[in-house]
Amino acid sequence: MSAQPKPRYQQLKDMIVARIASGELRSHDRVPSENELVKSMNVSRMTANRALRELTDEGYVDRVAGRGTFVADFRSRSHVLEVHNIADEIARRGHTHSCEVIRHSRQHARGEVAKALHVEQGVDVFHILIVHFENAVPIQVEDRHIVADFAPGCLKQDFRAITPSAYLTSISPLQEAEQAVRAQDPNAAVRAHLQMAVGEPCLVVIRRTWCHGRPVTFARLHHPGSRYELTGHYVPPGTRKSTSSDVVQLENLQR
Amino acid sequence: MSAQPKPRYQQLKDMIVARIASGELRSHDRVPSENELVKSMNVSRMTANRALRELTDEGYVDRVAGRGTFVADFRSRSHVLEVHNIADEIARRGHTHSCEVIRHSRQHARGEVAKALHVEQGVDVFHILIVHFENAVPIQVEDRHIVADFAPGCLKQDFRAITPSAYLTSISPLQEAEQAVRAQDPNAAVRAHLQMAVGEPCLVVIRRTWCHGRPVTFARLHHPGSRYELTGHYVPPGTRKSTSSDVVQLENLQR
DNA sequence: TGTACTAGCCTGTATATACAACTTGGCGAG
DNA sequence: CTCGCCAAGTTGTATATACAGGCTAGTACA
Repeated sequence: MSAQPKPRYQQLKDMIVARIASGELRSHDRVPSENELVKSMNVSRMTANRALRELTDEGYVDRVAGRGTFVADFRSRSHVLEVHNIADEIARRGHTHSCEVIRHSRQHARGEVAKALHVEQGVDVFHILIVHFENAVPIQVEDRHIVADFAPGCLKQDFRAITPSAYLTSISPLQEAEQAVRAQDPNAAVRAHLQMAVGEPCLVVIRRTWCHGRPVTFARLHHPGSRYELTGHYVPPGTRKSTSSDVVQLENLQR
Repeated sequence: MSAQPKPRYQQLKDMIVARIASGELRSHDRVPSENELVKSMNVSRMTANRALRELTDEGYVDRVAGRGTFVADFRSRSHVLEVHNIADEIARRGHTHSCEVIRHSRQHARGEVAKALHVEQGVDVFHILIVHFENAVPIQVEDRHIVADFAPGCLKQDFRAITPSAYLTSISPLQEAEQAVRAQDPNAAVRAHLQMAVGEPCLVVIRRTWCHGRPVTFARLHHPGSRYELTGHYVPPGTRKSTSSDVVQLENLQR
């Protein structure tokens, strides 16, 4: 590949990320300390420090002076990816989440789903169809396909207790995500699930997520336009104090 | 505030960011080199190196070995903020952008606009209403208010040549942004501007942008649901090569 | 038994030093 | 005049060293 080798701090980072990605190091596991890396990898402490410090900035690990360095919780990683878990989102608003599992089965991938997941026609996938409620009001229809190889225990999961999103982030870090947001009229089934008036539009989020360079899940999330909006707050990296807490609501959605 | 002083590398970063924010250092200006900081700030070169390296990671400056360190282009900063310029977006698709300026005037802020911009009722703001076309097809109605103090030369701008978004990023770095995305039915005026069928929903983006801790502009962007979608691609920080280039289209919007 | 202290490990920061690679400008040889 | 080379300045990386401060476990003492 490249004539000259990667810098040593980058080699250290790659090595540690690889051990996390492979599953050898899991969330909250202890990562070798700087002094251990000095001995085992034959580098200076400053080099080990740079590697671990950059991994901290990138959200891979957490460091506590006096205790050590630990693999970060995948859930906080997924927040970086702007991939939200609907149950957490509702809980953050102080409301109660519930859901109804409409479908939860193993299928053969066809057409659009096979293409989106980069698999051949007929490959095994799980199909999950769930309606999510916020304070008993339907707010999202989640239509999700998961590559079967990636989540062997999927059929045994109780998705009334843990959302598919939370389940997926718990079994491995989601490393890459792609999403599209559209305004569309719903079909009859979605409109019925969401108890929407005729003519009311849907906010549709279509999301694909990768792990280890391969597509893992493909989700189509329909939301009632009158009861749901996507929000985001962007601050420059390196800003210590986010002002997100004192942001006022732009305007009331239900006016 | 805090009993113990900030670390020296952080003081260096704060000092340089302050000089950029104040306008003393503008895009492409040269930032003091590591050795100059060593002498003037009385720190070691490694400390100066850490400050400048972190500012590079955070997008404030660009460094070139052998040449020096330079203030980054604000346009690349705004990309970090996920604030897109519709003209660039269209150009990236290889299409041609044009627009029609419907309104471009000075007004007194009222109601929702005054509240969103954190100003008193009656304070001077500029109001801009523009329809953007992609290959002569209307694709966005931009309804934007700008705090007058922030952009004194606004009325002299020709927004057919440069979009308001590009104009704003050219006069100062946009440091913070907040946005909401909704699916809504358009009112008659928006529907006419976008040449939309009756019953077709709009994808609405409502965006507020800050500079130096104060709201500067408030924009409501309406897009025809059948002809526009928002897309995003998220990779973990620290990933060297983004795979965004070889991402396949999820599916054709016009099916 | 319970409390206080301390030794040892850990991270966080800061410095001095060194070498490699890159860029630019100037100088000298042809 | 032009080409090539070299010196100076710059970033990028790596090391050795030092001290401050947080955390924990074990030990000594009451």
